[in-house]
Amino acid sequence: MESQPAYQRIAATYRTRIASGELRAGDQLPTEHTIADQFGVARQTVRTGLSLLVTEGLIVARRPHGYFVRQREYMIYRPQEKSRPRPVTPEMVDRFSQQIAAEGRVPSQRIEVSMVQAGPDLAERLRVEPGTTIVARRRVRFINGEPTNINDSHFPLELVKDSEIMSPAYIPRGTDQVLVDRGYGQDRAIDEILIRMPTPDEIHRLELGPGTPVAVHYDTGYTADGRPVRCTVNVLPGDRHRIVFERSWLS
Amino acid sequence: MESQPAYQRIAATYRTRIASGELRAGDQLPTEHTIADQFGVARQTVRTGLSLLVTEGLIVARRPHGYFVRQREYMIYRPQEKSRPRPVTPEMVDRFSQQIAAEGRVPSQRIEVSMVQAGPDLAERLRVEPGTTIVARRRVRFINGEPTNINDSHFPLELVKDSEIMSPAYIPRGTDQVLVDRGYGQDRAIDEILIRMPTPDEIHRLELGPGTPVAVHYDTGYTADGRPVRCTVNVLPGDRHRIVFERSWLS
DNA sequence: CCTTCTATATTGACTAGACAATGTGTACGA
DNA sequence: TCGTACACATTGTCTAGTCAATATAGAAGG
Repeated sequence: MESQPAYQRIAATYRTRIASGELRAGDQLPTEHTIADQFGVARQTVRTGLSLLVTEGLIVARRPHGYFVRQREYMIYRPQEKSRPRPVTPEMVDRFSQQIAAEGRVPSQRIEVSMVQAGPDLAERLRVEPGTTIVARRRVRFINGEPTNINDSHFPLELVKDSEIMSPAYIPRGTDQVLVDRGYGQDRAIDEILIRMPTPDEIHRLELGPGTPVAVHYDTGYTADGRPVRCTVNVLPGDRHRIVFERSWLS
Repeated sequence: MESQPAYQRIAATYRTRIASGELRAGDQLPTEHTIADQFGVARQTVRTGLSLLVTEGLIVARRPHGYFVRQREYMIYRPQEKSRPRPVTPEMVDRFSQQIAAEGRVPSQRIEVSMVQAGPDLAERLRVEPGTTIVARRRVRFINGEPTNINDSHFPLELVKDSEIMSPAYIPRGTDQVLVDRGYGQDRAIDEILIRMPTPDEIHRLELGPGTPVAVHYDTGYTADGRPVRCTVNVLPGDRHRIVFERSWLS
């Protein structure tokens, strides 16, 4: 009989109750003090156990009310949809806004344009020297006022200098169309997805709770002759997204 | 001046030292006791701070040696490659083995076949009633003896009854070819990726360290007339994989 | 030389407290 | 009536210890 540490038994108890549906999203757990009495341990031991569930993303602590079972609402993220042409309706312009509006939720976004020095990850993908100045068009997108994902597009400076991309305003026809107009239309993209825990900066921008992993989606667009002209970094909180794409048996 | 809790200052200190490269993969941190003395706090406070970095996946504790900066080695995961036909070379049969062998590492796998009752996630994807008996062909794949990912394929029972799929042996021509032979060739697939923290079962099967998120990749294959015939669940530890796929501007 | 035991340093688990921070509701005062 | 102040319950931070578990190095013994 393998005996588990007390804090793991406590975590397992409530993990099971949540998985079984006995405790549902929004329900409150007993207080630390109550659990400590029930299990006959110190309050600190209960905290250690519950902190496991917090980092697993199962519960949240709301001081001074108690612990509550977390609820998750997934938004569907389709990297492939981007490849399709935009509809011309002016108020239905952005893929992100489109999808959200279709679900009856209220989208918004905050745009910020800056010149930054390419870090090693962007430099490699845009095929420039690390440290080269590039243009970053950084967006945080919101649903119903809550930050939902980060969408930072990066361009080589000489491609977008003096274009609308440099202004932090919404571009109705889309940044890709701006590149087409300047002779840098994209016809291929490579997607990369990394999974990791967020950086403190990302936690701040996305108002992430503890125990929320993120997917980082690098989307690099190439012209027909193979030149990278755009590298978009999407940061998707794991508790708010489901990534979906489709495949056909071609070759 | 916002004053931070001591444990957060400690975490931030070492997070910075790791990010800046001052501490590199494999390096040892000072002991809890040493850090406690340096910061003038109790050992428990240091533990709280370092536990943050552990759940962020930055460091690992190796008792009784100390804390070490973690190293990560990414394996590239390409969901799209599956759509291509297999090469006929008999010793180069499995897509997973192929890729690993090409990198000069040693692949192996453990196969286990069982009949299970479909949970809600699989039932929905295979379009059967929850609780229906289906066939699960569960694999854990290893590189150099270390578990690397989980690859559980599920099939409706009537499609694979009395076929080789029911035996826990390696199938040289591939399970998809077995389905083709029985008249259920696939020509389309839908991929879904979820990001979350692993379940205790997954932690055990994959020998995951704390603070490692996983990507769960549902890959559902359909016949030409739209019937789902296979649902594969890949569990990819975030610290060992990079998901890559490619897109062309078609429509 | 090889094996076996033991000491040691380190993290892991846990206790029994203290005081701080923070929303909520209630009682009180203008 | 309307706000203000305060009490309260709860989680957050922290202390100063105890004892357990464990891998390694070195000592002891054959």
